[in-house]
Amino acid sequence: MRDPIPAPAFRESLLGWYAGARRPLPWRTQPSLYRTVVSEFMCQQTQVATVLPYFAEWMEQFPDFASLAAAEEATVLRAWEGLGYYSRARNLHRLAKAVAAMDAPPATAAEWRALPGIGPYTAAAIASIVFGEAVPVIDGNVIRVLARLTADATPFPTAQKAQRHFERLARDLLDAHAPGEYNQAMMELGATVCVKHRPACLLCPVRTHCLAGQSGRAADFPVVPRRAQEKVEQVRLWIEEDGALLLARGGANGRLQSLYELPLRETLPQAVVGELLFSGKRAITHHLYTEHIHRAKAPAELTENPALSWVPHEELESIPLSGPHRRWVRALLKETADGRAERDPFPS
DNA sequence: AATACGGGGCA
DNA sequence: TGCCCAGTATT
Repeated sequence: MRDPIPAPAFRESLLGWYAGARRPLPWRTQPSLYRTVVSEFMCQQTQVATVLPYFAEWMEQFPDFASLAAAEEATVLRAWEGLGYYSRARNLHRLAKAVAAMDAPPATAAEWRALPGIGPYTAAAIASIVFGEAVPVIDGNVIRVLARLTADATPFPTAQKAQRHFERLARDLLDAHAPGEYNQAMMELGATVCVKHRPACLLCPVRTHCLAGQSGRAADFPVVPRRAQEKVEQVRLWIEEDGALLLARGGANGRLQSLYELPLRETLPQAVVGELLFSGKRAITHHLYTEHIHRAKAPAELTENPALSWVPHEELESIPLSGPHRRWVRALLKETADGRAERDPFPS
């Protein structure tokens, strides 16, 4: 058994570094409960740099719980469009309605945990950052930092296993007097210094406590077995009629729920499929989709599929589409309006 | 306990 | 191209 990390010295080094190194993120420079909640939802599985423009636009459109609660779901999804993991947007919308209906928002991690879209990480983040509750957050950054501090080569096939593995250590190291600052400092360290590739160990404020860093092997931790990507080919249909485009809305349980996309060929078995207009790639978790968009003609009688609907051109910008389909629809719309120009509508 | 869920960024 | 990112809900 190795010597435990001396928690007081560790906290002092970490918090001293964080005070001078923290990025001036908008939810830090102008903090509030609502802004913290929105930032945590947006940052789930999404890099901060990607979140920033969405966060700014979101705050313009939905400045507080009440305005978000009052919005239509389609409007909410449209604002989230391009961020991915759209269940986050639907859950955040439901959460806003729940909070708006309360006398006062919850103030403990356990209460927040019961709200939609709030798991162990987000409950701990909100409770510690906003309400000063002494609960540690264990996200991807923290797992990486702790695995390197202890040079722990345990393989973690899932993040859940890693969270359980490090729960005790995370609690022991947490600064109970400044849990919000401490938690953000750990994540900031993982995001800016203790990064996955080529960590900056020479600049690390806790390098004297780090077993992996001192032996020059930080990049070897944590050990995460990888999963192969599966390739899938799909044909989607471009069907225009009377200035409207035929789109399909995501199913009740499937992915891209309540977002619109170009309909799959299987959705319209009777359609007459014509020329190939465009092929594009998109990744969804461990699937790599290649989608081939063909011009097509609708069958004389449309199937009674309630997920299908004709969307007039002028309404396309106000409905939620998936990110790739937004780009493809815009380009193809311009292309067909130009009478099918010769040039490539999708310059790389 | 495993699996599904998006899309962008980077080496 | 493959891997990662301030995770959660569902089966």
